[in-house]
Amino acid sequence: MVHEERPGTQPDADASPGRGGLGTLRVPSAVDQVADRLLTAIALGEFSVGERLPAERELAAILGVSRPTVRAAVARLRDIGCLDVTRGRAGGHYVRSGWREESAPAVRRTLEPRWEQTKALLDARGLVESLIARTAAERRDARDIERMTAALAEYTEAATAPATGPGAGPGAGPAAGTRIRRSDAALHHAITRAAKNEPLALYSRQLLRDISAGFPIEPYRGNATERALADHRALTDAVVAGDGDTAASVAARHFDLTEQALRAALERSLRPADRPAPEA
Amino acid sequence: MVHEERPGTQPDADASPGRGGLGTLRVPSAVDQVADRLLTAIALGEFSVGERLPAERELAAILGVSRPTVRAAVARLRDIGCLDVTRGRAGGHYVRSGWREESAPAVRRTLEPRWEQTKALLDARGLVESLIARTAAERRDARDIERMTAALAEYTEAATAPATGPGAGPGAGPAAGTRIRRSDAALHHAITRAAKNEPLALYSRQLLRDISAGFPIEPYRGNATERALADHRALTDAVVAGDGDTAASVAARHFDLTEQALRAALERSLRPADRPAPEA
DNA sequence: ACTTAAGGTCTTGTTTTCTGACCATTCTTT
DNA sequence: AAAGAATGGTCAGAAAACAAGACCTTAAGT
Repeated sequence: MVHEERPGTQPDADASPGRGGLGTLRVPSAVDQVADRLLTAIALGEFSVGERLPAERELAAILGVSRPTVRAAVARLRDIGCLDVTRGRAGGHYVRSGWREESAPAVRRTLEPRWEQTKALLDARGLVESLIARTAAERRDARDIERMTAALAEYTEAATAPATGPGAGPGAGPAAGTRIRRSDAALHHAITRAAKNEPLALYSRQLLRDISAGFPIEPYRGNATERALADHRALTDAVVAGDGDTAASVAARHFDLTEQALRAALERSLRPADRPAPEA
Repeated sequence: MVHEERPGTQPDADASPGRGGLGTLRVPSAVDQVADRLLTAIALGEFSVGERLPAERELAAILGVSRPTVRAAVARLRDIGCLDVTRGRAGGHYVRSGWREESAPAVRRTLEPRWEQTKALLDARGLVESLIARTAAERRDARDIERMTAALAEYTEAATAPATGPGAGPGAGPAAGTRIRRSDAALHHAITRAAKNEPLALYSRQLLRDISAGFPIEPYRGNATERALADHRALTDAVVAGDGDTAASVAARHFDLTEQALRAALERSLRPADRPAPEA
């Protein structure tokens, strides 16, 4: 989340279990929600690295809020460090390329108190994605199979294709990783869709957003790509075959891989601080 | 939900799938949320029929909002017809005895546009509770087994005990049903706790809240009680035994029962309207 | 040089919420 | 019967968030 602590709303001492759901109420402001949605879109790969967000006025129109609200939300993301802002005609808010290192202090400040919660969120994501895969395997129909097969083909092509251009360094605009992320998101979306349950799909997105709220996820880099490709193929096969158990276990394995990568990255990023090293 | 349509927020044309979640934004007010939470707490049996809600000032303190906000929310519930209000020293807001019939139109107005979503939410709840049961079976430890066994014993006693008083009809004050609901909630809480994942537990509560936000759930009445008791016993046994598959399937069956009861109740409550009868 | 499209800044008014006080009612206690 | 206490009912002022719109600055295109 990108929520700011506002005076008037106590910090999250939510859900005292004794009174079954009655606890301090969180009232998200419009700015909170816009920031969350933008971050979600970025986390989902809707706007890839180097890509430009819609103009502020356009965003305001799309979201149905005023421009100051959009500006406040965008400023929050900029402060976190995941947006580069330029002015002028071709200006705008660009998703920052490698904002992990530069913004390490901000990231640490954001995530350090939430480390325990982040671990829990990663665990929840694995469980939920596993459930989605299982359900998709049990409910997929012919159209779903078509979509998943197509998405897998596209993903395979994107993952096995050589680097797009010569200089694929950071800041080189929409690079090869963009296509992989997009097709990866598309494949997972197809699977989620096959599960035929909108609230669950929403929760999946929410989890991804909450997890990636503090740091960028780029799980498929380096030699992890082959593993991811194999996972995706096995996952799709199981779902297409209607084998729920296999789909669930493959999904669990797959997202465990992601989880480990993220946890390693996060611990690496936290290490230089004053903390000795979080318990693993 | 009890949201009022406010000028300035367009009706739910939410989530245009094309832009990955970017669409008109809905900004719920504090009053909306308080009303939802109160109605949910009532629907969940947190406050049983005839019971008094906390005083307005107390509610404001608990929820972390101001009293006018609480008052507005409470007034909304009173208008719907599920609260009786009396003044004076022993006064307060009491959960109305048979508020289902009198307030059917209001409830219908509130819920009708959400019928599709409610169906999806019920489905999601079944899936998630099944996942929780499976995970609990895989992760439970000695303490969890203790807790679940104790909760099951208490539930069994509550469910098999004869009716509390002579006239157990509606309006007879906190009746036998209260104890059953409470111990039922305690058992499910013990199982959820055994799954050892806080975000998932939170989501489970959230689903229950969203589902029951508009109508009272009294699933365990009549001959459904025996079925529920058997389910609970089987569920606890499977979790204790560490049998994830069985736990998941029993949970799915169990919540399917609940789902059917709720859908039947809701359809019954919607039938008198102009709709021919929602497709089942 | 002019136009254009983008972010940056400011003002004004409206709505919602918070704060705190005070009044009215009814049960309990003296 | 009278005083006290706990509750809902009401109101007024302050603060915050937000919407709407105008205007400026920057920088790329023409």
